[in-house]
Amino acid sequence: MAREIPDIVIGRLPVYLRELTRLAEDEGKINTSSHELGKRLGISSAQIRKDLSHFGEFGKQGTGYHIKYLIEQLRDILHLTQEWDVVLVGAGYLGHALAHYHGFHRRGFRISWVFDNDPAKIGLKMDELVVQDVADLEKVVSENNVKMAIIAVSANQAQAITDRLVAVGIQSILSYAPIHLNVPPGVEISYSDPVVQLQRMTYYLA
Amino acid sequence: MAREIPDIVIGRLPVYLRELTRLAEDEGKINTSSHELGKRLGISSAQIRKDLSHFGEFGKQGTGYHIKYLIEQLRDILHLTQEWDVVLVGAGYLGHALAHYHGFHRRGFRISWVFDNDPAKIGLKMDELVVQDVADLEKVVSENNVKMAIIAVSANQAQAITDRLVAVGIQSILSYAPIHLNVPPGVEISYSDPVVQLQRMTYYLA
DNA sequence: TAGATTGTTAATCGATTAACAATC
DNA sequence: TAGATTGTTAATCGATTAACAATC
Repeated sequence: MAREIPDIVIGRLPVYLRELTRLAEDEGKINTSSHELGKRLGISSAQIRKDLSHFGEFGKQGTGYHIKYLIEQLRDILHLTQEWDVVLVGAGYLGHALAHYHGFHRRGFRISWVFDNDPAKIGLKMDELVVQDVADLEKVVSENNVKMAIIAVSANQAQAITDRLVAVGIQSILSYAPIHLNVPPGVEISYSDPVVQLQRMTYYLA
Repeated sequence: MAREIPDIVIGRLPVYLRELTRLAEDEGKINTSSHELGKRLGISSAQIRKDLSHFGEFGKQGTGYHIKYLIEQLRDILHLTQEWDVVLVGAGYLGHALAHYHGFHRRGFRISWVFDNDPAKIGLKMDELVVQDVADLEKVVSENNVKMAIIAVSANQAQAITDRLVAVGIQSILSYAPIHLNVPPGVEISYSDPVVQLQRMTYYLA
């Protein structure tokens, strides 16, 4: 089992999980099928079954999948049975928005610290959290064995922050800085740059 | 030319453009090569040359690419020679962050209107803009022939807003709502859900 | 010139889909 | 039982890479 699962498959699992949760919690459904799920997500049913088959057999012929069970299995596969502490670097407008976002907890994450290098921001309260001096970043990450970080600093500072995070053991980074970041092998990185996303779409505009 | 360019190729062009801009503006370089660009982005040089070859010949043997020229060509291909008006729906913390983000203008976009349905938010100023009543959404989009939108509302409201946007001619949507949106063919959609991105990475965490 | 690098072809690699036996 | 749907195989489709002639 699980010899070498393609990254593209892993990337779809959270989307399946999200839609299944919606089916269960918002619509009160008990069972679903690869066909129904695929139709809702614009993905072929064959692909969904193939993706899941990398990890085991979760359905029943004739009746499909028990949603709650499949959700449990996906949470297991994605290591979401624990809550992950996340360190947030950058307390600007975006950091502010992330710190106040209440959608993390329900889905397995908790922003537990916020850092900034601006003396005017250090000490400010952000929805339960207090902005800390980025000088203490290494100390907090090592002492708490933090593995995940979100970067919401300017492009100029992003690589330096990344290097510091990686040096003290961060293994997963979600970066909102509009720049490609260099990380050593074994460190996962995910980007979110609204402009890159918009620019992809303007190609299709007349 | 340009018979049917794969979407995955289009998606890389903004990243090339971003890095080329960095090379030119921040590092003052004049020329580059597919090898150098690829090394900086973690992409093979062959892939970069192949991607570009879909659109023409932009380099010279022996010397590579003139950066400013290639930037111009990419801007042309991606339809970034004009500035695109974008309508932002949702004036919560995230909408606030987007409205204040100054990185749009330089790269081809301008958030020109912000809407919300909360009477407490309507009328608030957000960096040049005033939050408008979402009841006027259709009027503004049609009268100004807007083609692009950013959705920063809750999951509950996102599909309804999408339907309204599409009905009045929006063709590209960047959505921050944690939900899959259904749109008719011809409408491009791009998602940003931090939790989906984090969940993909926890798979790789011990 | 010699070295470097392009654009392109063909080969390889990987992902998606169609189809169906198994079975609930 | 009859209908539905799984998990899986094989075929198809598409994307990436290696290699190199052309040429700056």
